[in-house]
Amino acid sequence: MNIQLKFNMNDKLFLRDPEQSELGKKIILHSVQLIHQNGFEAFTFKKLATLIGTTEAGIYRYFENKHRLLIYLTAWYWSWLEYQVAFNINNIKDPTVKLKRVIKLLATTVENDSNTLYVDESILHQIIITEGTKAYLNKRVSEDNKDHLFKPYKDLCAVIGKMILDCNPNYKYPKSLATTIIEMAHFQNFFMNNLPSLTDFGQHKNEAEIVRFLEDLVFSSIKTP
Amino acid sequence: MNIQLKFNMNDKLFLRDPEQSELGKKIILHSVQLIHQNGFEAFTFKKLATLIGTTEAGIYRYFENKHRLLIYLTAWYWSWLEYQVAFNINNIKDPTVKLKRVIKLLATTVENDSNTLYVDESILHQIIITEGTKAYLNKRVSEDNKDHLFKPYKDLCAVIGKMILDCNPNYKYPKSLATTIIEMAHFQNFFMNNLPSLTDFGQHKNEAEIVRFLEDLVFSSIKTP
DNA sequence: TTTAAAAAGATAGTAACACTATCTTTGCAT
DNA sequence: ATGCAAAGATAGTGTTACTATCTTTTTAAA
Repeated sequence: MNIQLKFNMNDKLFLRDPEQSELGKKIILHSVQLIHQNGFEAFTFKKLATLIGTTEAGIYRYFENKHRLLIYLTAWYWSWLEYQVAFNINNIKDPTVKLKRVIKLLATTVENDSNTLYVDESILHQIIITEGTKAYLNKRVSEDNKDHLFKPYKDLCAVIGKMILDCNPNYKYPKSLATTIIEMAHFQNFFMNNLPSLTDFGQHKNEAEIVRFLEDLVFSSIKTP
Repeated sequence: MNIQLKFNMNDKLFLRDPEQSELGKKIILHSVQLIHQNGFEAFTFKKLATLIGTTEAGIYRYFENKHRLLIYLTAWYWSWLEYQVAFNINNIKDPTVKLKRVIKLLATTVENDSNTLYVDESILHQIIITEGTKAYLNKRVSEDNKDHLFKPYKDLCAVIGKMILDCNPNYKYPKSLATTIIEMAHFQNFFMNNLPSLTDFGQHKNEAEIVRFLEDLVFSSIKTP
C-alpha cells in the first residue's frame, strides 16, 4: 500500500500553502528539525532560510511569522493524531478500550508514519510537548481562535470527550478531562525527562508509567461509584 | 497587625537583589503590570525602563534578561503560594480538608495580600496562568534546574504530594497528581476564559466549577476502592 | 510556441530588540 | 571629607523581525 495522507488545513494558517510546493515542504520539514534543535525561542526564519538554501523573504511568503508557523505545526499534529485515533479505535466497541488506546497514543513516542513524506512525526511530537502550549498561551488567542486556528485541537478534545461520555454518560466533566489527558500526557513526559523529581517515575524514564498514571486518573474519575 | 512577608530568593535568580532597593521594587511591581498588559513575548526591558523612568541598562543591572525575570516572578509566586497554603491549613488535621483548601487556593482568584507591598498577587496570578509554564518549557531547563531556580515550584509540589499520601498512603502517583492539580487549575482557568469550548463550564465562567472538577478528579483517584 | 502569470531568488533597507560598555552623578556610610 | 556603591546618561553593536523591489525561473494557458 502506498497511501499518502493529506489534511485540509485552514488556509488562514499560512499565506501560501506549504504543501503545494517543494519549498513549502522544505520549510515544514526543516522548521521541525530546527525548532527541535534550538527551541522555539531561538528559532528564526533567517536560520531556517540559510538551512534550506533560500532567503528570509522566501519563508515570509509562506508564513506571516514564526508564531503562525508554530500554530500550523500544532494544527497539523493534532489533525494527524485525530486520524491516528480514528484508525486505531476502528472496529473497537468498548469505550474503555478506546480510551486506553487514546491514552497510549498520547503518552507514547510516536513511530514515524510512512504515509506522510515531509513531516517527521516523532520529532514533531517532541516539539509539541515542549512548545505546543505556546501556540495558544498568549495575547492573540482570542483572535486566532476566531480564525479557527485551534480547530484540530478542539476536534480531538471533542472526540475524547465523547469517548468519556460513552464510558459514563453521567460524568460531568468530559471536555475538561479530555484536555487534562492531553496536556498531562505531555507535561508528565516533559517532567520525566527534564524535572524528574516532579514525577513518580523519574528514575525509570518509562513512558508506560505515564500511561498507567493517566489510566488510573481517568478511570477512577469516570467510573460510577 | 503590620507584618511584612519576605521570601528568601535564590540569588542566582538575579544579578542584584530587587528587594534591596527602590528601583528593584519598581522593576518587580511594573514588570508584573507590563507583562500582564502586553504578554511576555511583547514585554521588553526598554518598555519597562521607560515606564518606570530609568534606562534599559538600569534593568540589566538587576536581571540578566527577561526570561530570568520571569523565572524570578514565578519563583516568588510559588514561594508566596506555599506560604498561603501553610497558613491556610494550619491547625487542620484532616488531609482531605487540607487538599480541598489547596485546590481552592490554586483555582480561585487570589485576593491581594496586604503583607507584600510591591507585588500585586492577583495580577501575578493571572500572569502565572498564561506565562508560568514558559519558565521551564525551553532548552535551558536543565541548566536552570541545576541552579535550583525551580525549587519553590518543586517544594509546593512536594507539600501537595505529601497531603495526597496522607489521604491514601497506597496511592501510587502523589507527585504526578500534585503537578496535575497545579497545572490543571491554571489550564482550565485559561481555557474557561479564552477557549471555553474546551471546558465543561464555559458559559458560567465560574471558578467554583473548576474547583469542583479538580476535587472530583483528585478524590476519585486517591480514594481506595 | 508564445505569452503571461505565479513562484522563487537576490538584494537592500528599517525599526525594534537584546544586549554591553563607559563615564558621570548622587547618596550614604565611615 | 573621603570612598564606594547605586543609579543615571549616553552610545554603540549585532541580531531579529520584518517590508520592498527588482530579476530570474518555472508553470500553465492561449
